[in-house]
Amino acid sequence: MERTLIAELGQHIGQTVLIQGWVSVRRDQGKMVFFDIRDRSGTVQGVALPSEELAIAVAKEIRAEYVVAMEGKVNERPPKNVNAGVLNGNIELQITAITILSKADIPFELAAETNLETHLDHLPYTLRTQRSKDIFTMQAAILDAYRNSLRAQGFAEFVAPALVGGDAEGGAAAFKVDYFNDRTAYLATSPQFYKQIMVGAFERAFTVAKIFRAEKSATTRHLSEATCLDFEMGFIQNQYEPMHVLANAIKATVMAVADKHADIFARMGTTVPLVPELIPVLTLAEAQAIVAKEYNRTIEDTNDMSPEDERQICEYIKNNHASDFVFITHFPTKKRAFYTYEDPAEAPFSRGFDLLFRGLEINSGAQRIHNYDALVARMQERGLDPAKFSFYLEAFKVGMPPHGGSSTGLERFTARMLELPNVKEATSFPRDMNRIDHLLSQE
RNA sequence: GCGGGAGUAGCUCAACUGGUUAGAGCGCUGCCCUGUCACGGCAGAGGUUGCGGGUUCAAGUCCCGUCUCUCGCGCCA
Repeated sequence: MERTLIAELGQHIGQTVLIQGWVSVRRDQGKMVFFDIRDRSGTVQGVALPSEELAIAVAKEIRAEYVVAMEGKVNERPPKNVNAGVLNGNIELQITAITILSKADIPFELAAETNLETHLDHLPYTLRTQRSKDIFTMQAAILDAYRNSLRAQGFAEFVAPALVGGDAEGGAAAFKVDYFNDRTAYLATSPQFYKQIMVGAFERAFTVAKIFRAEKSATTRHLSEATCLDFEMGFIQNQYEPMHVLANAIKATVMAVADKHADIFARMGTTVPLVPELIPVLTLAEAQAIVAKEYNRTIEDTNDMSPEDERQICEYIKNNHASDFVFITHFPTKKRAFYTYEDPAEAPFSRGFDLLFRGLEINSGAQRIHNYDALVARMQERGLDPAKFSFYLEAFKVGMPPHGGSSTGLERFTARMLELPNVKEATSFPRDMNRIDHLLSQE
């Protein structure tokens, strides 16, 4: 018999069907046994009646999370047993035969409350929770919407390398890799150079890339391996053009997930983010002045936003401008990456920007230096050896338009979208200083 | 890396100032139950209190060391 998806059982009332799935719950009544069986499409109640002796015998052996195939007849429930408002609440499967496809030995109930550590230690199991499935369904929807928006805005997707020949940015700590012939390679900390190079080919390019950071950070927002949504575009006047492209992508993403996944926002107990037609833009100085005044405090570092500054400016913007997003511009050039453009008329401020979402920086971008000589001069100012960047610099030698772009942290975006307290929960298999699953089991 | 909090049953937690045999809920095992849907009832098993050392008549509780988790800061996306 061909398998029927559980969500489609309502179309088979009175018929004999085969379903396959996991047993969520067994309710043993003695002479008769009830089950909740779930597959990818939904859940249904099955009942093994005393008259079905073979089915009852197998039913007694079954425990939670057993993988089963069940044959039976789809019955309408008597009115008093209808479970209103629930998928398949009006029907049940009267089981005639059960095959156990796989037994299960579970560490705890799937519905159990777990600490983050327990959850992460048992991911092969805990990824089955509705909460986890909701989080990663949301993440996939974000990826999809972001890609669609950039394509619609004329960007070409490319695949960036994860193995790179140098600790590119200098700042972020990179993982070293033993390469051929006793040479050292690194895991990419950013696709930055490659997307800039791609501007020379496609003018507008984007990538979804894995990045690796060896920073010894233990926070709710850091990972050793993360995913970034990067784009870069040529022929811009200033940083406001990539900010506009980003804002379009953000708006399209929020609209898409609000449309497709209202149920997830409801189950997670959060709300669809507020995105106004124009996302507010503040300079660093303006943002810090607001925070200092509204929260009656002194700003310690006027060169960058502290986590507290970020949380407070977001709260202020939400309350006063009905936006969960805010752009921050005009950071001092010295605090930004070496390739960040500075207009002499605007010194000492750069054309970099950050996008904050619900209290957290989820994106960073800028107009970049496109002039070869200027880029080499900036490297020398920063103590970088241009000879080591010859591959990257060739893109500028052979003619590069004024350009800029930005990079969004996918896990951070997902975490703030659903207001998850820790970004690790928004990562299907997170790596941090002490967690990299197979190494963990070897100890 | 620095600072705060924490580590007790499979899971989530309790155990006041050190003081009988370290408890609860859920789960698990067995028995009972023909309409349950987080089923219910009865009985039961399950612990080197992260690890190592110390103080004390007595340590889950106090001290030292160590490992891990977690939150904040630094740094960053």
